[in-house]
Amino acid sequence: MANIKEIARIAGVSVTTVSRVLNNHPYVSDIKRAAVLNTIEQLNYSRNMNAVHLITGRTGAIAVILPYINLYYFSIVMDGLAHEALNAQYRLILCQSNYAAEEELKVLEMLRNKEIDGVVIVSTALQPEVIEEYTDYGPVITCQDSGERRFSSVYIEHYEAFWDGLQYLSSKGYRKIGYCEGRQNGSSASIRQSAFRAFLSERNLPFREEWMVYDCMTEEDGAGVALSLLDMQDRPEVLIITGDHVAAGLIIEARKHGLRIPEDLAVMGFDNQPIGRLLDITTIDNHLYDMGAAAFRIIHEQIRTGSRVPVHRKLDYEIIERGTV
Amino acid sequence: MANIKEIARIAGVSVTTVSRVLNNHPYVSDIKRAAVLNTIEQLNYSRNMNAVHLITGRTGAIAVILPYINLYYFSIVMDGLAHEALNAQYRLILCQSNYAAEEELKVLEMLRNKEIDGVVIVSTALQPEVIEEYTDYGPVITCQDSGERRFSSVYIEHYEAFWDGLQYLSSKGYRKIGYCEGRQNGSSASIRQSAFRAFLSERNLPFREEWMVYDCMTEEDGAGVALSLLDMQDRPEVLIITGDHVAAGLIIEARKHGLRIPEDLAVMGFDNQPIGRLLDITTIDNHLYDMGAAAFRIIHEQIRTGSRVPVHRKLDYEIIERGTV
DNA sequence: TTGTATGCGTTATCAG
DNA sequence: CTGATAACGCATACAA
Repeated sequence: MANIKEIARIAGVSVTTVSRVLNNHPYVSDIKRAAVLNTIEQLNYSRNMNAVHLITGRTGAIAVILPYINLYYFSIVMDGLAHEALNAQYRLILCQSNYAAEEELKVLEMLRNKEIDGVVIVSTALQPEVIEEYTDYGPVITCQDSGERRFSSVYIEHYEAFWDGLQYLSSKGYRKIGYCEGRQNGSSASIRQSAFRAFLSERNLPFREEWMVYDCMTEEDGAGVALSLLDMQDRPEVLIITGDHVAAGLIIEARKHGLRIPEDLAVMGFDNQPIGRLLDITTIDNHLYDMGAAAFRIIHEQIRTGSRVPVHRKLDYEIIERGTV
Repeated sequence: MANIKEIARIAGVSVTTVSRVLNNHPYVSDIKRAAVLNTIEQLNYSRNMNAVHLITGRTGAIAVILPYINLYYFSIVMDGLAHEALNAQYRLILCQSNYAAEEELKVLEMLRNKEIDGVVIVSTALQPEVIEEYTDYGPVITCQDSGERRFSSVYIEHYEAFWDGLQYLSSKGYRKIGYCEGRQNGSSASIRQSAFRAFLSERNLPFREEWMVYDCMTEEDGAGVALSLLDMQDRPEVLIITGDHVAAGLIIEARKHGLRIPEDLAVMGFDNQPIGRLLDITTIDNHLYDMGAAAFRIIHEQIRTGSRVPVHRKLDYEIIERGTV
């Protein structure tokens, strides 16, 4: 495979000139530029980017850590990231970690090894303290509120969003509110849960452990909740459920058994997924695409400018009023 | 940042010895190994992988080209790829191309530039002839049947799968069969379409252009089809629909208007998505996860062995009998 | 078992 | 505008 030296020799110039042509530098005479371009064409030359990466210390790649790419939440964030990356001519390295901290750590090691220019973390397996140990090696951004850290973050206030959602339910006259949460290992789950408890207590609304469901992650889990509600003596009037697909499972199963939504049971979702629109589910849109896009823009800016000052960006959410409340 | 030379100097050994320790080579005395490991620890040393990539000519990364990461089809294939990549300690570079051939070409250029060891194509924007121009630079695999090419492929026979699906419908006594296709730019769409036409003609079943729907990609599109069916004088008895989410949209909307499924209108889906299971949709599972996993294993093997002999692997599909037919 | 010397392919530096 | 030469950090052939 031809290299820059050979191009220089054949074109009758120095390697420096070839390099200048390759990088569109000024100060190359048209005649020499043409000669270089010509031999490049003739030899079907292509740059070995690894040499470029070595000497420049940059790779033009950013790694993304997320647990499962085929879950709605993550695939939408990834969509936002990928869209911006395409614009910025940046490459995205995907690490599907299954929440394995050890795998996520390997990605941070890649940052240390200069294989990548930055890391976007859309997972919760790593402690903030661990992440901070790598901030010297390049910019890192997480997609949740990690407080004042040496890395950046972009997030929505889950506490606030959940509180607002509950307020909305309350304003509709509901008093008996149940709660359906997904995976428990995320910090946002516990934040939402505390918002839930605080709200009930502030408003003097009844809290019942039977109205709380945890680790409810799939459509089928939602359907299971519907079944368990059927037998319940004292049912909640409304359920707030993280993940519209779970809400969808619940609604479909509930209707199958004659439960009217929202008359017999109201439902408020979370995520604003396509299935939610289809089933006319009232939900909270947490702007996942924007989150991914913002994360990329922030980290890209930090790489570009070399700034190590962490940026913390809070995003909006939005209650989507539809028919299940 | 410390480098191998400095480690050698401080540990009192040669750079070769340091390199041997780094790569777990034999023929290093325990005492020197310990000394090296010790200074590595002390200086918080980490390898510059770009130098390794440069000298070895390998990067340990494979690029994946797909149009949209947040569509079920692609996210599942990606899941299979990512799972295997994690096992093999390989990195995956995601290019979300939006079907832009020019972007996909850039990825093939990366192969030429030695930035990656191979390319997995789960898109259809590039012509096979174009892809073949890059097979000298490293292994490439596509996730559709491209015939006898200089690159590998893993695929299901869409013609056969669709034919079998139609046969199944036929065996259930349906004669008036409609067809609902997604994005038209994929070659698999036209293959399925020709299977559809051939089947009807062979069985002497009626073909009606009003029963054909194209570019039907979202849940809402499915719902739209349901509405248009309501007004139709002579409705099909059954609809075969690519994409369970589209089928779901159709079913939900149809039921809203009093259409009974499958009595008034039967539905057969494609993809076997979670929503399909929830709504009890009869469907064809095209084993997308396996496709991703197989694609990775094949290309990884080719990278490992250096073999340039293309592999063509046909995968199974499976009719999932449920309640909408 | 160890070390010396060379090369990987490029960009950066600096002198002209 | 141009070019010679020094980095970049590592792996490896070869010699010892």
